[in-house]
Amino acid sequence: MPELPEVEVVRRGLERHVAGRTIRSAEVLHPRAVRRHLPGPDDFAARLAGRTVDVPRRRGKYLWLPLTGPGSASGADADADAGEALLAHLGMSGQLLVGDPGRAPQKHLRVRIVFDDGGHDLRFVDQRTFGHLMLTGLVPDAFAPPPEQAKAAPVPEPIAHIAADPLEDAFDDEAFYRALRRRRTGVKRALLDQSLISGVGNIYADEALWRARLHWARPTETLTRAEVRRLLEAARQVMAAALAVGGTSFDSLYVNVNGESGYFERSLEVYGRRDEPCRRCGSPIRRDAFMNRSSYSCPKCQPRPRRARY
DNA sequence: CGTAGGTCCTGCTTGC
DNA sequence: TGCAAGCAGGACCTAC
Repeated sequence: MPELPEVEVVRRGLERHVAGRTIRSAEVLHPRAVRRHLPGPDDFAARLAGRTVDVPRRRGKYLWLPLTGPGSASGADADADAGEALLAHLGMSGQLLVGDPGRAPQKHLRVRIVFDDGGHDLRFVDQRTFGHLMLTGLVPDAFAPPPEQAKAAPVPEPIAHIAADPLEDAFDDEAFYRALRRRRTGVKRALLDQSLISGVGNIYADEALWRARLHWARPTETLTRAEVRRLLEAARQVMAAALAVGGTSFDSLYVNVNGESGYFERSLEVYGRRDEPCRRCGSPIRRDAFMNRSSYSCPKCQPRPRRARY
């Protein structure tokens, strides 16, 4: 499942293979892939033609390709000043692949973008269709620190509510701590709330909680500064480590978004390790049902709080 | 308003 | 063996 590290690997691949190139045409093979582009698939394709791709950007699990060149926003559009972008979310199974335009279409090919240089094309392949692409305007970044807010890079309008991710300079540790103290929920639910902290999904949430020795149902309003500091440090460490390993396939022509944690899978401490020994204390890892999914934790290192929140 | 739960989607795994 | 239920889960939507 692509979370922050996997999406960053994709972003770097796109920077290498797609940035600076001009789109000749786009083709939508499955309308659901652009369902959030409200003007529809035809508008999506028409507006991409002739645009040039700028350096790809990312926030949390979203990535976008800023677009320059002709055919930009329609006249009086208020967003036109800050520009437009092709916004992508990979969902559960989405992949952005770069390769020979003549290769056979993938089984779950949803969108194909070809470039006017006749080189490698860009394909959005998505089995479970939780991912999507859309064209959107850019707006000022409300999460940028106030001093630099005016000159901070703009963000796609539909994700203006998505918080900064913990690997960004814009992420405010103290503000995150205060937000947690105001919340009345469990710490894992808060970690998965992209309006509080972005980029963390089910896998890295479990990994970060294990490293920080916190139980997933711990009420957020009882967390101490030291615990939140530990949690953020753990999240940053585990995602940086995953990114470092996922980066091994940069040189591959294909933009690697195999998801499934790639090479990092072998480094997971708790996720998917039900009944296997905790690497710290040897206790069998437990699996709890949580939000219609799974939570993995060590019963000894991460004792359940007396008051639990789900 | 904040929080919690349902929903979308396909393919692999599990159980009868 | 075959079929059906279970499972995977990010983010939006709705309900309380």
